[in-house]
Amino acid sequence: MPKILTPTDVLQFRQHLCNLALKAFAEQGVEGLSLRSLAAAAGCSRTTPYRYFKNKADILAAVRQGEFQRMADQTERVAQEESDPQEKLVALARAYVNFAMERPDAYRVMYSVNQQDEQRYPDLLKQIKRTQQPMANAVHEAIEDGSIHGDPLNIVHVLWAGLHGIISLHLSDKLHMGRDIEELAEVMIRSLSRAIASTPSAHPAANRVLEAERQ
Amino acid sequence: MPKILTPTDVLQFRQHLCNLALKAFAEQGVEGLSLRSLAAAAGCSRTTPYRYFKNKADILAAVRQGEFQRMADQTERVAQEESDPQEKLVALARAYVNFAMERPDAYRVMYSVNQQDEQRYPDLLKQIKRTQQPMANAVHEAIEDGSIHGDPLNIVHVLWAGLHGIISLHLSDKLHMGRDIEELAEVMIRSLSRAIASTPSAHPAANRVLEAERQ
DNA sequence: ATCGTCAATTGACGGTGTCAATATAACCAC
DNA sequence: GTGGTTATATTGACACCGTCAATTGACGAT
Repeated sequence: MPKILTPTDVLQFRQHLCNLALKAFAEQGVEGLSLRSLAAAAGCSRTTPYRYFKNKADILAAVRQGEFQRMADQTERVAQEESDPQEKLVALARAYVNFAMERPDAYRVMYSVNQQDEQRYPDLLKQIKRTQQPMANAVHEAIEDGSIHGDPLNIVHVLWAGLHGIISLHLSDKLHMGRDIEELAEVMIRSLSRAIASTPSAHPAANRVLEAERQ
Repeated sequence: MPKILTPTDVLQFRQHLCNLALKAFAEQGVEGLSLRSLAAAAGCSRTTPYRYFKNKADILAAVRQGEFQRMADQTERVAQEESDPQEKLVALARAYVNFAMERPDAYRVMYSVNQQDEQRYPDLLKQIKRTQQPMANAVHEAIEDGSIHGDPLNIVHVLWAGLHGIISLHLSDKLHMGRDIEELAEVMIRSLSRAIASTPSAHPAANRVLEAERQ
C-alpha cells in the first residue's frame, strides 16, 4: 500500500466512490446505499472511505454536488451557444429536460433525495445556484430586449417549477408511462412561453380566468 | 390484554401507528423513521407493530395512502362546491396548493418519498388516482363547454406538474425562502390558464416562440 | 536498521429490520 | 371454577448498518 497519497490520488478515489455510490443509488435507492457495500464494491475495507469522506452524508453531498456541477456545465454551454434571448430560454428548458432524461438517476439524487442539512455544504449550494443562473440571465436579457414581460424572479421560478414538475412526476411514475414525456415538456414550454410573452390584455378569454383568480 | 381484537381495534391501532409515523417522519425524515422508536412511542414492544403491518414498507404505504385519501376527499369536496368548469379548475388548483401548505409533511411523504415498489399497493394506487380525477373531470367539462382548448390529458398533466413543481421546489427550499409561495402559485395558475384558454394564433409574439420550439 | 508517520484494517458498540420461539392473558367449553 | 385453546404480546437471535478506537502494515527520512 502506497504511503503517500498525492492529491490526485485522493480526488480519483473520491470520484471512484462517488461513481459507485450513484450506481448503487440507481439500483437500490437511497435506503439501499450502504457504506459497507460501497467499500466492498470498491474493493477496500469498511472504514477506508472514512479517509476520503467524513461520513455517509458527506458522500451523498459529494455525489449530488458532482451531478449539479455537470448539469451546470452543460447548461452554461447551451446558454453560450444561443444568442437570441428568447430562443436561449427555450434551448435551456430543453437542455434541462434532456439532462433529466439522459441521467434520470442523477436527477433523482439531485432533487428527490431530501438531504436534511444540505445548508451545511456550501460547495453543493454553489453548484445548485450555478445551475439556475443561466436561465435567470436569459430571462433578464429577454425582458430587457422586450420579448417577454413580467417579474423576472416569478418567471424564472415558474419556468423552472413547470419543467421540474413534469420531470419529477414522470420519474416517480405518476404520469401514464406510455406518454412521450418530451412532448409534454414541449407543451409546458409552449404554454409558459406564451403566457410570459403576452401582455395581460392580450386575450379576452384568458382575462376572464384572471379575474376569477383575483377573487 | 384483550384476546379478541375487533376490526375496529385493529383499525384504531393502525391509525395510531400511522399518526406516530407521520410525526416521526416530519421530525426526522425518512431515514430517522424506525420501527423500534415507533413502537416505543406507541408504548408497545418492538415487534407488536408486525401484527398490524407486514413490514416497514407497509407502514409507509399506509401512511401515504391515508394522506392521499384525505387529499382526494378534500379535492372532491371542492369540485362539488363549484359548478362553473373554469372556476372549478382554478379552485382545484388552489386547493392543491393549500393542502400542501397546510400539511407540508403529508405532501412530502406522499410525493418525495420514492417508494420503490409502490405498484404493489393497489389501494394506495387507487387513492393516488382518485386525487387526480376531479381535475381531469373539470378539464373535460371545460373543454366541452368550450372555455379551454387542447388535448385534455396534456392539459391535466401540465397543470398538475406546474403546481407540483412549485410546491416540490418550495418544500425542499430550492426557492428563495422569503417569497410568497401562494403568489407564485397564482402566477402559475394564471399563466397556464391563459395558455390553455388561448388558441394558438391568439398572440403573434407567442407564435414566434412556438415556431422556435417546433425546430 | 530504526523510527516516525501515514494509510488501511480489524475490533467493538449501539442501532436497525425481521423472524422464530416463548410467554401471557383472555375467552370458551365443561 | 378449571383446563385448554388461541389470539396477542414479548423476548431472543441474526444479519446488517454507521461510526469510532485501537491495531497493523508499509514506506521515507535519518
